[in-house]
This record gives sequence, structure tokens and C-alpha cells, in this order.
Amino acid sequence: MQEDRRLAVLRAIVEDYVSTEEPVGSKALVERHGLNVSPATVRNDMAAREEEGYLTQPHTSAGRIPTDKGYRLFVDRLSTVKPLSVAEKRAISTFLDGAVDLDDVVQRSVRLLSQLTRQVAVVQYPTLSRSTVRHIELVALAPERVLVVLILSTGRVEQRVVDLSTPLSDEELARLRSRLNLAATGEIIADAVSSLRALGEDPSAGSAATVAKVLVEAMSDHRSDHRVAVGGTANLARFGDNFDTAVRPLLEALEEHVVLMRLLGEATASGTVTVRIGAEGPYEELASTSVVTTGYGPQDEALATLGIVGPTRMDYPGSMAAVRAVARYVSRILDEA
Amino acid sequence: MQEDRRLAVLRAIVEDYVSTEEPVGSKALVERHGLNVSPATVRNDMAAREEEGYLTQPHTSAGRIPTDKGYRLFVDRLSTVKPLSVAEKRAISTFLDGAVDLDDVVQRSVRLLSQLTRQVAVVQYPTLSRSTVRHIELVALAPERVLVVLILSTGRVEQRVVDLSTPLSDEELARLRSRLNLAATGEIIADAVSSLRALGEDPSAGSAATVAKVLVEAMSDHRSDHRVAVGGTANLARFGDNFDTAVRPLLEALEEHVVLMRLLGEATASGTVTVRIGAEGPYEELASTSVVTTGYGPQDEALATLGIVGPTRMDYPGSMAAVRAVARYVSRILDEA
DNA sequence: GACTGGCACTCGCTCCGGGGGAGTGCCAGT
DNA sequence: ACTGGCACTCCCCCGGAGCGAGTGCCAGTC
Repeated sequence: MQEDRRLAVLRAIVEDYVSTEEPVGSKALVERHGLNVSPATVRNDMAAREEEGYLTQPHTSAGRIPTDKGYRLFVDRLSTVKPLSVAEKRAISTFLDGAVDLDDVVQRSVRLLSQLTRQVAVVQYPTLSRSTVRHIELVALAPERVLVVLILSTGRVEQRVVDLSTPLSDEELARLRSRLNLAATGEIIADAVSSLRALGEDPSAGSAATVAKVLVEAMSDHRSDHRVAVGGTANLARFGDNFDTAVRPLLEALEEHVVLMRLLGEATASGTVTVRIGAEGPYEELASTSVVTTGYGPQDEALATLGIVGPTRMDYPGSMAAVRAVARYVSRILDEA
Repeated sequence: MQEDRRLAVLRAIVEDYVSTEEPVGSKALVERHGLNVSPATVRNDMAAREEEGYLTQPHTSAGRIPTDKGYRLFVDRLSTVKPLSVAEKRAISTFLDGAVDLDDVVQRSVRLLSQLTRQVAVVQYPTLSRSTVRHIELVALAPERVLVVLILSTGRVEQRVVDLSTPLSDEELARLRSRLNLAATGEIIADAVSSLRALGEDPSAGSAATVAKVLVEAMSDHRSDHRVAVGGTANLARFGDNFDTAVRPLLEALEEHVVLMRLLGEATASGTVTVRIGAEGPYEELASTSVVTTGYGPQDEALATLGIVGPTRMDYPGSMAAVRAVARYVSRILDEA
């Protein structure tokens, strides 16, 4: 059918353009893909597609390139999931299995993702908010100075140094420790915050109040929510010539963690890969970049987001497959820890 | 004197070239700097300088640009230390004073440095090797599973999960904890490693041996020695046109921490700023980049290196001043912690 | 009605040659 | 030792010509 072929043409154009980075013309299209029609027919189809807004020409009498809308259709309806090769799967497991702690997992994931997709990879650290308190530890640095260490179920560790108004003996410290742990250990962050806050506002609690306040602060410190690892920026070299219009704004965005978080968007349920194409994203300057993300976390609860950022002209099926595979694997690792 | 003026000419050329990014000619030079001689004289001087290898011409009948050797002379003998402005100093202190932990200090330093110099900033995390053990904490996750937390004097925290062959009661855990702390707390890493290693090889030590082994591994884990924070890569946009020959190799180098460490070189005594110009560095691909570094650490002991990386055509006095100032300030903060 | 072959046309890319200009090297003069 | 003058070099910019990939359209065929 005509309609089928038109879709096939759109798909072929996207694929060719992604691999050659050049506008694709009717003749080349017929040759490279086994379309059993003449270039003239394809031209008509392309004209129709352009009419509908899926394609454009950089200038009259040049080949066509997909528009954002064209990519959208491609991603939604035309791309078949590209399964990873065995070698790639093995690479993922061997690479990630060697990780020793959370930091290491995140760093390895970033590197892995950027290598698999040859794009810039972004991995958000698991959020505090939904994790639970595993343990609170106090270490006396001096009689009036205590190191407070907060250990969370995701494996994250936060630490603060606290100066107290009165010196604390070892026994008092131990008592304080068990008191705090009693109040917080095992609790989800939100609950721990509220019970500690009560303690922090109790004027009779003394040192306990001071420490509790610091803990509350550490727990609600959204700075750590915004922690992300970025890797593979060297891949931006393949972005094309337009350094100032495309690469520089992207590099800037990658450094601003707040901006980056917005770019990543809400963590979507693990398993569902989100694709944001060009102008669909929140930043005008990044109109020529796309973002492919998914959520991950233990028990497939989407505690954080991970994904890649690249030119709208990217290999969507491959990127989506890689992002999903890495997210799955990382989630499994977090399950074990 | 003739000789003095020739030096002045060299300095002027470096300064002008750095700010304009264009080969500088005799006429412009005389005008911009108050040299009381004619362009012809300057031309003679420049020819002499070129003869000696301090200057080159991109092509005959163009202005001169400094060679690496020219920059070297400039850095060694011609540049006056450019004191930071009051605003800059204040920026440093306000920016760094808000830091809550080691990670935060490092991250803020990177950002600060890149903003001050408008170059790529690199800050190495303080090495484990010369720091001391502040505390070892054990947290029971399950009867046979323990979270081991190692806290070092630099404020760094390492953690590992250990599976034991036999379950451990709370009392046993407490005993193990104090035993380990007795052996390691207060010791310099190297000493702690040797006493723990003895424990780890004692077949009668049971669980203690298992945990000790993990601790030894964590302490001698050089991975963390190579941890670095990088920032300001967007500044590479100002590197000029030669993306493939200059920017891409640099981006790649910045991602490979091992490479990066070599690029930073040995930590030099705090206060001494090291400048590596172009081909003086260890990598051919980075022939057009310079590195400005210095050591930092508590008590001005050079535990780690920080600095900036940029084109050979950079503002050396400004960069050196900024690097030194930030290193000093960070060292002071580490003293307090 | 869908497809095809043919044809005129468009328009970016590359190459080429000529002017303009910044800068140089050199030399004779002070 | 320095300067003014002058001829020369060579990059850079510009406009025009030629090329070629690709298009749109139209008349013709199944």
C-alpha cells in the first residue's frame, strides 16, 4: 500500500540521515533500501511527508532531513527495538559487576553508557527522599566536636562535623547515638526527618538537639538530590560543526546540575524509556539535542534517572536499548546491595 | 637599554596575543603599549627574538605569535604576579565557606576556579596515603552481613559491605569494632594497613580477619587516589576553531582519570605554582594546551593537586594567581575540618 | 489511479583570479 | 642605535563560472 510505503520512506530517511549525516535524496534512498519503486515515486511521497511536517529541506533542491516531528513518529511507531548484541550484554555485566560501592556503580554506569551509545551519558545518584536510614554514627573528634555520619539504604553516606556547646563524655555520646538511631534507623527519610525535627526543637534536649538539627539538614539537603555524574563529553566532537550553537550550550547545561536535572525530567518507571526530541525539551538553546532517559532503582522503583543526551540526529533504537539495559542492570545491582 | 626593551617587546607580544588571539604586528604594538620607539625598531627586535626561538610567524608578512619557549620566558621572568581583586578574594571566601563536607569543598573549588580563570578547572581529591584513620564503624545489616565504614582525617569516607561466614551477635560486633579501632584509629594509612594486614592473615581471627582484609583493600585502593573533579569544560568553546586537534583530545584526557593525573603531575609544595606549557607536558596530542597547578592540603602539606588546563595562549599571571589563591584557601579550610 | 521516465530548473559548493591591506625586510639617512 | 621610506609578500575577501545532486512537474504507461 501507498501508506505503508510512505512510512517505510520516512523510516529509511531517518536511518540514512542518522548514519550519513547528510540530507538524503530520492535516488540514494531507492538504491540503499530495496524499495521497488522509482525515485520519482519516492519524490512524490517525500513531498507529501514534507507537507505533513515530517520532513524538511535545508534548501530547495537538496535532499530531505527529518523534522522533530519526523523523529517523533519514527520513535513512536517506526523503530523496532534493537536488541543488544551478546558482546554488549556481556560488556555491561562484566563492567558493572566489579563495582565496589555506590559511587563506583554510578561512575561505571556513566562510562558504560557513553561507550555503548557514543553519546554523552548522565546518571543521577539515587535520591535521598525515598530511601531509608540505615544507621547514624557519631565519632568524637574532640570533646566538643562530633563527626556525624548518616548512612542510607541506597548506600549513600552523608557526613557533617558538629560543634557542641558542652563537652560530651563517651557514655553520653553512646547514649546519644542509640537515642538517635532509635528515632531514625529503618525509617523512610521523610519520617526520620519529622521525628528528628521534634527532637531538634526540644530545648531540653541539649546536644541531642544540635545533632538532630544537623541530621535534619543533611537529610533535607537537596544538594545531594541533584548530584549527577556526566561522562562521554568527548563524543560531542561528533556533533558536527556548529560548536557555538549546539555544543557550547550543552556543555554549559551539563555543568549546571539544576539545569541538568530539569533536562533529565521526572524519573519514569523503570522499563519505560522516555525520549525528548529537540524543542520538546525545556531549553531553547538545546533545540538540536535529544534526551533519552529512564528511571532506575532497587525493586525497579524509580529512585533516579539515567540516560543519554545527544543530537536530535541520533540512533534512537540503539540508544533506547542501551539506556534500558543499563538501567535494568544497575537496578539489579542496587537490589543486592 | 636595548636588552630591556627586547624583553618588554616580548612581554607586550604575549599580552596582546593572549587578549586579541591574533598575531601582533609592530605598529599595533607600539601604539598599544607606550614604547617610545618606532615600529621599524620593534621590527628589528622581533626579528632578533624570532631568531632566538621566542617568536614565530604563522606566515611571512604576518604578525608574530609567541612560541612555547616564548611563553616559558614570559612565565619565568616577565610576568608580574597579578594580585586578585578584592571582589575576587571575597568571592573565593564566600563561595568556599559555605561548603558542608569534603565533596562539597572539592566541587565548589572546581567551579570557583573555572569561573575565576574561565578555563577548565581540575581538582584532585586529597590522597588517602598520607592521611590518618579517624574511625572505623561497623553496622550490622543482617546477622552475617556488615557494613564497614572507614572515616579518614581528610574527611573522606569509604564504605564496603562484607558478608561473613558466621553470624555475629551485637556484643561480638562491638568487640570487633573496638578491636579494629584500637589497631587502626589515629594511625597513618600505611601503618594502619600493616597492622590490619597482620590481623587479616591470622587464621584464628575469624570474622575479624575478613573485615580486616576488606579494610586493607579499601585503604590501599588506589582508585580513590585518582579521583578528580573537573569543571568549566564549556570554556573550551573559547579554544578557537581547531576542535578536532585541540578540544577533542583534551575532552578525552579529562575523562580518563589516569591520564588526567599524569597531566596534573606531582603535587608541588603549596605556594609554588607549576606551569607546564604545550609540548612540555606528557601528551603529544595536547601540544597546544598548558597546565597550571599547585599542591594543597592541610598544614600546607601537598596532599593533592589542583589547577587549570587551557590553551597555551592563556592569561598566565591571572591563572597562576587564581590557582594559588584557591589552593591557599582550600588548604585553610582543610585545616579547620 | 498509481507509478514511471524525462526534462527543465534551482541552488549550494568549489574553484579561480583579482584587489585590498596588514605586515615585513631592508636600506639609506640622521 | 634608531628612524622613515619603500618595495614586496601573502593572507583574506569577494564575485563569477561551472558543476552536480536533487527537485517538481508533466505527459505517458500499465
